[in-house]
Amino acid sequence: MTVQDRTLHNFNILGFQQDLLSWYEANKRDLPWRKDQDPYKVWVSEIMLQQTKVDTVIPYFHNFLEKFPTVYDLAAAEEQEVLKAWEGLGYYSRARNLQHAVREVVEQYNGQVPDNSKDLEQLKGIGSYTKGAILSIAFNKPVPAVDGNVMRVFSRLLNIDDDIAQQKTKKLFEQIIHEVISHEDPSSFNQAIMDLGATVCTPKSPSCLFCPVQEHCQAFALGIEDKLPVKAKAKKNKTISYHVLQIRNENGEVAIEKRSKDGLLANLWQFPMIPVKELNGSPVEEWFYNQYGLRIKMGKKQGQLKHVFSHITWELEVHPAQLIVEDGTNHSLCFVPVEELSSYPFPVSHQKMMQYL
DNA sequence: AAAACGGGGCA
DNA sequence: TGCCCAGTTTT
Repeated sequence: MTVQDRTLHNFNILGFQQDLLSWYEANKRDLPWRKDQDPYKVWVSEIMLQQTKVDTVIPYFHNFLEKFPTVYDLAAAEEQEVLKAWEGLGYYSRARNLQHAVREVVEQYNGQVPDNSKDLEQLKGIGSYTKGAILSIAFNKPVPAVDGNVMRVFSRLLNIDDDIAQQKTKKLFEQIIHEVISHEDPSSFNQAIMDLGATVCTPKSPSCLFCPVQEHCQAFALGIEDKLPVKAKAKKNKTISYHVLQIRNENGEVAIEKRSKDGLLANLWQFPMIPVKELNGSPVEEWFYNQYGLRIKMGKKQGQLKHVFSHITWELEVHPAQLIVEDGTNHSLCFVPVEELSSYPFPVSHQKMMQYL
């Protein structure tokens, strides 16, 4: 007995496709990346839409395509330019991986986005979902594009209570979509599921009474749409405290530094941050001298803010500081005029601190 | 299999 | 607060 037999034995595939696609044709959302089927635009939009709402993405998409209209423009750009265009969108490795992959497309595929699974999935930042989205939406191939929307919609349609946080559950849904996807119009099919999940089959209070595929839905028939999908609770995040220094030199310029090329907020810029835990009660000035080789005088706290990431929370205390003496040692700080800060990509938390300058 | 990786919006 | 969002990479 296969997985499909367990879940699809009474599912009217052709009827479902017809109800879904006719609803989509009449109700599809007018989105900027749906103007044409340019694989580059589809690609950019799909990367931006990872873990990010449509309304948030739209202005970024317009700006990004204006700055980098083709793969060649993006391939030729400075990474800092790309990060600046991504500033505030989060998950910055998406931007760096996208540019890395686009450069590969220019160099190895003559600037043409691959139209096959094998080449697409080896590009940085393209996983199972994005591969399927590009192949189906841009190239009209019947390939599953399974995301949270799809798992929610089909967990309800077929009354599947497997934990959608598990990786193997995603594979189950990919097998299911492989069976039910329209071969006449796979592009519309995948986009229709996305629209349905975003506007009707929502996480909370789904609009089942207006659902075009209500008659195909086991969860609605059983009145358990609120119980699905099943998802394991995420573990809660930890808090880390920092003192953040806005250091001025004798010219009134402010000290910033580039973050590590790896890990959290990679390659973005920030005001120097001192982990309170590393201080062990010693003065900030001393810790700072040991770390940077520069003498500073720290001022009174100007403000504090909390910034919540998906896995950690920053508690930030903002202090002004004055550079006492430049001793010639190498350090990682750049002193820049306040007016020039806007040309560097900053995390949102540090953008918020600029009000204290 | 689990953790790392942003930020905003909503009940 | 906790959960969700058109996920992928690293450990």
